[in-house]
Amino acid sequence: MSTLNIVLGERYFKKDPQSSDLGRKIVSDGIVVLDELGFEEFTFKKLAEQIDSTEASIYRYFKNKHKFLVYLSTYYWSWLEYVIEFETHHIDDSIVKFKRIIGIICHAEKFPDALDLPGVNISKLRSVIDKESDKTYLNRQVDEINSKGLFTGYKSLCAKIASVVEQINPEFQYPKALVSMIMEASHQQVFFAQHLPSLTEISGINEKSMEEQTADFLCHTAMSSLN
Amino acid sequence: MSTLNIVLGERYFKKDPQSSDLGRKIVSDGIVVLDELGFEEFTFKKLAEQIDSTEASIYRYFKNKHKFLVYLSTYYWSWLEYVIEFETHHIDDSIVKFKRIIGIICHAEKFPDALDLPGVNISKLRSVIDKESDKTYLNRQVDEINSKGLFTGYKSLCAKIASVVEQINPEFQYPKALVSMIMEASHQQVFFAQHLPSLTEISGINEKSMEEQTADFLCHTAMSSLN
DNA sequence: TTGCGTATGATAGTAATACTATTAAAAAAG
DNA sequence: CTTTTTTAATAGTATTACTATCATACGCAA
Repeated sequence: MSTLNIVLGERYFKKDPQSSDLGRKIVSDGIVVLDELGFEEFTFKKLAEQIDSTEASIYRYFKNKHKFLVYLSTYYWSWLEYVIEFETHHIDDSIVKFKRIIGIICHAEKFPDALDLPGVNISKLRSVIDKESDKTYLNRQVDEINSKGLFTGYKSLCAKIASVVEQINPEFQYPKALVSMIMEASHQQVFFAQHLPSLTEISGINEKSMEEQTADFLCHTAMSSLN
Repeated sequence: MSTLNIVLGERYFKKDPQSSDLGRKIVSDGIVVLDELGFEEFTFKKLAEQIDSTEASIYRYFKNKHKFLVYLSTYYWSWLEYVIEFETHHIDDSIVKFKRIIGIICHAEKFPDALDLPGVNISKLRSVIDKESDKTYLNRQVDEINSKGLFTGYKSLCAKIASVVEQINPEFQYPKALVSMIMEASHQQVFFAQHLPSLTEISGINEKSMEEQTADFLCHTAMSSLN
């Protein structure tokens, strides 16, 4: 496994967390604490205690915890885009490519050549994304945040996948809607399986993993709507 | 239009807001304030100021603002289930029925016989649901809240629709997953159209309304995956 | 009409959150 | 060895999310 260094633009932070030990610790331990406490209970003070630093030090890197979540989400989407590129660039058949992409979306961290991120627990980051990433945009400030370009990571990933959908069926009217629905469903269905199991057939007590089941379901839905 | 009185169980409140003028005002004005401020900015203090009452008085009805959101969401899902029942009980053909249900999910308040709710602005309640309802379960307490039966409104609605899907195609493997995905997409796509338009083809500047476009998209996706 | 329970309002208080600001010490860079 | 940068330590503020107490107003029954 190679190690990948993902660099995000200045708009995502006050000071680049990749530029210092403390910064990298904020990110790596931040993922763990966020996963344990959930976004609402998570505070910079609690994270500071965890890493034996101070609230003020963390505030030097991120304006607030919401921006921290946006940073982590964008980090994840950028990594995912990279993995997809890496795993599918050689595939010519759009249908094969699209199916592979869905597999990656549902379970990127288990892909053979998935690139490692230094110091970051990808499973926990994925778990944070499943539970919290919708909160990046589900708020009053969405338009302001969007106008600053903080959602480009997610939007560019969706656009790339949508272009594959268009190759499969150029007549299809809703490639973007289909892709954003699938992206959302890929973490929602796993969340439902874990917490509201009556809302989905996907289940932990199945021979296939939840991620495989989700990929099956989404592949079926997407492919049939493209025929 | 008839007026419908929706009664929710005791577990949804400390004191039934339907049992007093103040309680009904908390609900009706609460929807408006929640719609304006968003869930994070919304506080009982601000609502109290709006209705010329006090924080303490509102706390007598609801334990906290999250429970208030759960109450409003369940209120909406119960109303929606009622509208669906009212508008589709006479339809025998499962396919026709399912298509109609999708139409209602996307735009219940504009259905000819939609039942009115006393003092409640349904459009604003719908707007709150689009933006905030996911926050009822996207939190650390989801399992505890679920174990108290506070999500039965949503779950029973999804189960009813899933049973129609099963009638259309008893072989289909994912009726519940399909329904929960569609339910989520029905508010997500409208939100995207309004705030992150590059994620969807659904748009306000189209001859058809956003709700109609969403219904078209979801109908197409759902029906093709059932064939 | 008196009294009694219920509903609301008024007021106060607390612990935690989400920050900002200042200063000092330590580490790294020139 | 000095300067700059980085971090830690400390303090402080406004707001949030509550809980608690007490007074008052009401509708109603004896």
